[in-house]
Amino acid sequence: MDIRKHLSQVDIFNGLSLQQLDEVARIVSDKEYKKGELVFSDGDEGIGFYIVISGRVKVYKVSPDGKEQIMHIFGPGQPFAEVPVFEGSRYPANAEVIEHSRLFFFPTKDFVKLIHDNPSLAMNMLASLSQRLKQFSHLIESLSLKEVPGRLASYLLYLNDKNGSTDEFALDIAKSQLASFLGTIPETLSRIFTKMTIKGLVRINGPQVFILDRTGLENLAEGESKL
Amino acid sequence: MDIRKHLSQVDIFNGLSLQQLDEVARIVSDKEYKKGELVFSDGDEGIGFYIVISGRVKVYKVSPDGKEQIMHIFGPGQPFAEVPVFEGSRYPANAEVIEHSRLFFFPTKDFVKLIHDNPSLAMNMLASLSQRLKQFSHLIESLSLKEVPGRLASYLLYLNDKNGSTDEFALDIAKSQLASFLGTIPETLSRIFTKMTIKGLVRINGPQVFILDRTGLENLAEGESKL
DNA sequence: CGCTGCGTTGAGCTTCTTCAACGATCGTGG
DNA sequence: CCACGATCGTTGAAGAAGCTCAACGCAGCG
Repeated sequence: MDIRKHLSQVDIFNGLSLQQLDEVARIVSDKEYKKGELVFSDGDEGIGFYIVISGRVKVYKVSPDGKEQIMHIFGPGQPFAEVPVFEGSRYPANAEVIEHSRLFFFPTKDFVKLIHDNPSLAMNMLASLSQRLKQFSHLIESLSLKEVPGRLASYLLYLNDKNGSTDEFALDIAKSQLASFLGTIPETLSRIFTKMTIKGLVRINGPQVFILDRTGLENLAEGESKL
Repeated sequence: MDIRKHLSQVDIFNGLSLQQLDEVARIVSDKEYKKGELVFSDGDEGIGFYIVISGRVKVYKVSPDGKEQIMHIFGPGQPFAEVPVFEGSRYPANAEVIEHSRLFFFPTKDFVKLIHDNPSLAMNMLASLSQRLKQFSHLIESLSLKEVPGRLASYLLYLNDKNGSTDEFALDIAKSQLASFLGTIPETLSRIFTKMTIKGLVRINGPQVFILDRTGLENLAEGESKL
């Protein structure tokens, strides 16, 4: 059926037989969310995890005074909120859908059984968590060791590499969300974009970004120059 | 033998039979490190992971201009550097022994085999990685959403809870290391300790800490008050 | 047409870092 | 045993980076 087709395109189910995919498909709940809807909140009982089929989901923390730190933005094919599945506790952050999305939900109990008699599924899951850890360690490094211009430069270069060969691309999230992801606020981000433009590093037009001086951005990202 | 005895006290080997522990013991390299020795460096080929048997190891990143961010400090019973095992790449940080230590080393290839036919070992490993992810998400939250006094207050409360029932305990790492863990520098940390003392929240005597006003510290940690 | 959300800009201020100097402690070698 | 240097921690003064608060432009949409 349709569900199995989607599952077969998800990394963590790589290498599973059709029969095994069917077993997985049997435990899935197929869910739709509208833009802005909460999937779960920080502290909720963790009863399972999700995979994004279409759309996008942001996972974030909020400080007492309302500032928001985006930990991760997940797109199609990516699992999220696996932590409580294996660690048996509550969701450690909030998850909100930032565009109309379709998610598959996997209940903890059923999924743990599957993993138990499916070594390659277990290995895939270990690989997925490890990758997540690596991304987190980059984020930590970025937050504590780089200034905001450096973080932004890294992000722009990353987006550019991901988007193929040209030096032009569109931001994949709103600038205010980008600010939150970079651990800063929209005002600061805006000022840095302006400075980068003045220095001739980039040209900005709404969500469109043109990289004019890649080397300059790389120096910024490495902390070898300032704005 | 001796190795098996140590393994039996490590969380990720919980629930393994004596026979299975022997299989694990067979692939272990037993290693000793002197204080200050590097276990591996950022970017090294990841050929296996480690478990601390005795002593302590800090895992950290360094910025281009030399500032250091400690990601984690591992003590007896804790595995570290599992990421490259499952993600097949390089170590994403540096690891240095901060006191004379004994480590068990597990080569990737051998260990992956063990996991493959040992579902409960796989589950334990998944739980361990998940816990690590949760800790990282706390660190990220802390770095981006709290000011330094709040981070320090959290850390002191955490240490105090860990150390039993009294309001007196010793810092488990040097203050300069603590500064690095909190994402700041020794000067700033020192000033904050002074302010906390003036406000009557704590009393500091070298590495000894006396908590005088737990509620005050909690308010700081929650961002509900300032120094 | 006006509302609402997003982005930008300016002024002032807070927090933290930098740089420099100094005190204390500890281990080592004379 | 003392002296010395090294490491660690503390303190002060000055400066940089980023945040807060406030105002405003602009676009999309009911």
